[in-house]
Amino acid sequence: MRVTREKAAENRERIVLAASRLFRDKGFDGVGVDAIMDAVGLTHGGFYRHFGSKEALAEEAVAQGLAAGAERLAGLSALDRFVAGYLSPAHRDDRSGGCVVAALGGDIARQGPGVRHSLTGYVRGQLDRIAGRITGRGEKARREQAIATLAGLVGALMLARAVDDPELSDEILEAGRNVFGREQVSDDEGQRSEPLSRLGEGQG
Amino acid sequence: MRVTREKAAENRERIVLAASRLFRDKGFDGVGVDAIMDAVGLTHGGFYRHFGSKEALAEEAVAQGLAAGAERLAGLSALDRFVAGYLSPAHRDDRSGGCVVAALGGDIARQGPGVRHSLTGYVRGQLDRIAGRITGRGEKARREQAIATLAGLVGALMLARAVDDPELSDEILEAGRNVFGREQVSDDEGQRSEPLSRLGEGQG
DNA sequence: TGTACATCAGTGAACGCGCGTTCACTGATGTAC
DNA sequence: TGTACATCAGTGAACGCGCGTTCACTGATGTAC
Repeated sequence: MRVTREKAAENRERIVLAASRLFRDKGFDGVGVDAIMDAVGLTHGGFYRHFGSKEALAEEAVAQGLAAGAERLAGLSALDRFVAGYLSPAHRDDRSGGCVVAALGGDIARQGPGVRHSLTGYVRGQLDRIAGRITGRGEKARREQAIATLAGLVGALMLARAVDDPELSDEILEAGRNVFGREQVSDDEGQRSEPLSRLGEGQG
Repeated sequence: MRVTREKAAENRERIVLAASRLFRDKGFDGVGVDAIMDAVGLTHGGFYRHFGSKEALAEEAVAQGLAAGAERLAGLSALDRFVAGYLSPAHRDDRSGGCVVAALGGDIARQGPGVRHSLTGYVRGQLDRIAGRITGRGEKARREQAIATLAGLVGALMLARAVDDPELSDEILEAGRNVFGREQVSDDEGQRSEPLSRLGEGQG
């Protein structure tokens, strides 16, 4: 049953893609090696010709998903368009094909060093890309706003997916789009922060 | 080996608390019934005198953790103090005792209806509490800002935990504190939003 | 170009372990009188 | 209050299933001549 080198390479790639989608949908522990191989149309025994372990596959699958997410932002020059897509009902309803961070969330922090390192690179890249699309005053303010935007996007998508009330879910997405989608031009951020930069003096 | 009714009730409570912490630390699938009972000093066989299944315990454990989180915000009248605590290195480093949403994140959306319903109630409550501590112009603007703040807090904590570079992690927390901690007095939010309320017209 | 042999991607059965759950049993607690 | 019995929280062994991994095997591909 040996197959062509090219066919084998293609199979390997298809395994990574299927795993990437299945992990996002059901979580790392929610998908077995056999389910992944099934999805590709192979039997589970052959899995170990391609990967040393399920964890090794998880590393590649996460890296693949993160790269796809980075490309999605890199391909758009306007930040608000990215935000609108990220916080769309379509993205919320497509966990398999969507943002890896929002889908696997807290589990990533529990994964091995490889996965966490991929994620760190992804975060750095997205922050740069977002900051580059913000027309804020100072560099520091743009950077802060980029971090807040990335965090807000991930958090809003996660909440919109976790909540069991469709109306509340839609409301979360819309609020996220409104607040984070317009930050790209919030060039008063730097000014606004000055009189309030010392925390701990809030109302009441 | 029968124990007092009170002792049994206390044991039950301790099981929920231990499970709540362990689940947050290692995820739902990362902790077995035996590990939970071990943590309480009992043997795993007795578990089913208290709970119908591991999933039933998960529901209670999540509800318990969410209630604790809600109380933490309810006890503070100043939002920036809550934000400073939420996005503190101490909270980042204490997954077991910290925010359930940030710890279990995407997994919650994959849990049963009970867990998701608890979470929905929690989100509603936190949004009300946050909105009540924002002195923005209109009610709609306060509500939007509350949603963005809750999402930003959860997302920032998750990212700070997932990233493998301590400096970047600290930077994420600090940026989150700066941006979300001062939103309580951003009463220009409503004004700022008007000229930019139509999305899709961003720069380049 | 053709032939003989080695390689190795994929198959499917099997292994071993962990984990959720069950169960017979224990003995202290709770209750009926 | 005291006694006899029922209850039931907790114990520890066992079950059964799923899942990650291994392995002998197959047969088409790749290679050496």
